Amino acid sequence: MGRGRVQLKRIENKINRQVTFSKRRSGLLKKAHEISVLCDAQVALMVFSSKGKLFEYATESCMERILERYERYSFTEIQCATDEIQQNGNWTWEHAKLKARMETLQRNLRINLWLNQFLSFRKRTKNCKNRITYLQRRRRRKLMWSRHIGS
Amino acid sequence: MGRGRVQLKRIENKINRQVTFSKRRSGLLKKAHEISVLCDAQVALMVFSSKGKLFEYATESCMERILERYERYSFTEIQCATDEIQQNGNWTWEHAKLKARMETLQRNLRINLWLNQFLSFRKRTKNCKNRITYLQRRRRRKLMWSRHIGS
DNA sequence: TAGCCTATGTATAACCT
DNA sequence: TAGGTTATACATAGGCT
Repeated sequence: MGRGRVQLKRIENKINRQVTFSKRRSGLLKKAHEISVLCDAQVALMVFSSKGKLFEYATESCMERILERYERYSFTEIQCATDEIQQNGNWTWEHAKLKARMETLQRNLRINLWLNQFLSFRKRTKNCKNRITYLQRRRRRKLMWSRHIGS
Repeated sequence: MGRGRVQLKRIENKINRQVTFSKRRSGLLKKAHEISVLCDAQVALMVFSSKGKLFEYATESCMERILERYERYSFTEIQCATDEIQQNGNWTWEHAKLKARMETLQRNLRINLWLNQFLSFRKRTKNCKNRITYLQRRRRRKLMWSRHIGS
C-alpha cells in the first residue's frame, strides 16, 4: 500500500520499521474494532513491539473475559481430544499435542500460584504494617494515659 | 470500503453480516501476520464469531507463549500498581481494578486446577486399565503354563 | 457456504514538517 | 517521535455464481 509494493519481510531500516509499526498498529486496532461492531464478534488482540511494549484491544475492553473464554475453548478442545484418545486408543498421535498443551497450562498455573503467593504476601505485609501501627498507637495511648494519671 | 461507505454499527441483515465477517476476518488475520513479519512484532489475535466459533492467529503459531507473555506483563503491571499503592497509600483508587484482576486470575487458577485434576484422573483411569490388562494377561499365562505342565 | 468480479473507499509508504 | 500530505496499492461491499 502507499507508494510502491511491499515485500512481506522484516523492514531492516529501524526508523522505517518503527514508523510502519506505529501506523499499521493503529490500522489493525481499528479493523479489530470495526469487525467486532459490524459483525457482533468478540475480539482480543495483543501486539508486542520488538522492544517489548504491549498494545492491546479487546471488545468491550474486557480482555480477561475473552482470555477466559479462550481458555474454556481450549479446555473443551482438550477434553474432546482426550475423549477421542479414550475411544479409538490412538494415543501416540495426540500425545505430543496434548503434552505440549498440558505443559503450557502447568506453566500458567505456576504463574497464577506465584501471583497468589505474591498477593497474599502483600496482604500479610500490609496486615503486619497495620499491626505495627496499631501497637504503636496503643503504646502511645498507654504512655499518654500514664502521664495523665501521673499529672 | 467497496461500493458505498459503511456505518460503524452492527449489520442487521444476517447473511450480509456473516459474509462481511468472513471477509474482514481473513483481512484482519492477514494484517496481523503482516505487521508481525514487517515490524518484528509478536501478535496474538482471537476472534469469536457471534455463533461462538473461534478463529485465532499468533506469531510463530504459538498462542500459549504470547498469552504467557501477556500474563507476565499483567503481573508486572499489578506489581507496579501494588508498589504504587504501598508508596502513596492511594489504596481506594486502585482497589477495584486490582480486585477485579485478582478475581479473574483466581478464576483462571481454578480452571487450571480443574484441568490438572481432569488430566490426572484420566491418567489414573488409563493406569487402572493397564493394570487390569496386565492382570488378565498374567492369569492367562498362568493358565497356559499349568495346562503345559498338565499335558 | 465459499469464491470470483469490479467499482470504490481506505490504508499506508515515502516524504516533509 | 508524532502528525500532515499525496500517490498508490489494497481491502472490500454488493452483486453474481
